[in-house]
Amino acid sequence: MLRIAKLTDYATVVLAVLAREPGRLQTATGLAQCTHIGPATVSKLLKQLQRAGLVISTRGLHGGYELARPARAISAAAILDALEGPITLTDCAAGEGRCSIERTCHTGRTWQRVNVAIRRALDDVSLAQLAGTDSTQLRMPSLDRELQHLAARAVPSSR
Amino acid sequence: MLRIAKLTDYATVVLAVLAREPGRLQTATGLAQCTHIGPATVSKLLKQLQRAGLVISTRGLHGGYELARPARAISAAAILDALEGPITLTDCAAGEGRCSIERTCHTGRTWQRVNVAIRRALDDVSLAQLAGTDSTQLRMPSLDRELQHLAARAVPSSR
DNA sequence: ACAATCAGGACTAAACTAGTCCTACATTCA
DNA sequence: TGAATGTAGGACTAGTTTAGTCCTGATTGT
Repeated sequence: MLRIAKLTDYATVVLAVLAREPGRLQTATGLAQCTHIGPATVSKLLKQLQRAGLVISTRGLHGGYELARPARAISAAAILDALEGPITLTDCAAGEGRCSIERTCHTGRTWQRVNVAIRRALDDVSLAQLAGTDSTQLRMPSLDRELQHLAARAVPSSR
Repeated sequence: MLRIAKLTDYATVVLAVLAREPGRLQTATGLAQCTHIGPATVSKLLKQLQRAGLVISTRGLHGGYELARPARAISAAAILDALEGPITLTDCAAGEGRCSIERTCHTGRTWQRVNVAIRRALDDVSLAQLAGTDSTQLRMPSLDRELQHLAARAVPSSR
């Protein structure tokens, strides 16, 4: 289905909360309460985000988390990378030579191109946009037309 | 990691083989041999592709599979749809109202936009391009620059 | 009739995901 | 100094998904 992991989605929600009050330290439990995500899960996510350098942690009493940089400087791609590792559409693209049919497969190059195209789309979206704190619109003017088009179609109900 | 399922990848490989000899019927076992993918797996894939209308099957002796339309008229998005269902980056985007934190989450709209951007990238790639039978290049001139850029960086070795 | 071929689904093992829990470390403050 | 409040790191588990196999039935040419 080409979807991001639920946890990654959660992470953007947590980061979005942090984005709304830049500079303010917020505890893992506090963020859990305000996002309605399990506290242990939020804590786990924040630890990963800290290791990836997206948030800064402060230990001890009155400690907590805050964004490491302005929300505009954090891309969706960075969040994906932090939680899911580098984006690689196919095994071959990961480049580990693990693909069992490498010899007879000639599609690798093209998938890599698609891969890059997707990464660009994700690079173009900032946390500020995801959080709705950025008044500037996405630089994808054609998408609105397309969204209307999609809305016009009936959305398949299953899955 | 935002990757497509292995089976979907296999499907493109199988379809690429069909694309190289348009009009010729090829059996599931034959395709399995030439792609080095397990015969049962190839068979399963072809059945799914048939149901999705991407290939046409002929039963009986001397039966087999062939592409339902020219390779240029089959997009990567269509293959993804056939095997993984509609592309929805997040649960919310699936629109089933199953998202447990719906109330406090304001990121949905933006993810949907990203979703559309990705779909466009996948719509822009045809099976002919994946198969390498199409001499015209992808209409993404900026990507080549980007690929060079990526190649220049050291690729992280582990996940 | 028979052999080759697709259609459809049940089934299984392995891998992955989401989520929890425990212990250790850091900081503040009385 | 020691108690309270935090984060750091990792082990662990239940549930789900994925990849892959297998079986039984239908279709067609010889």
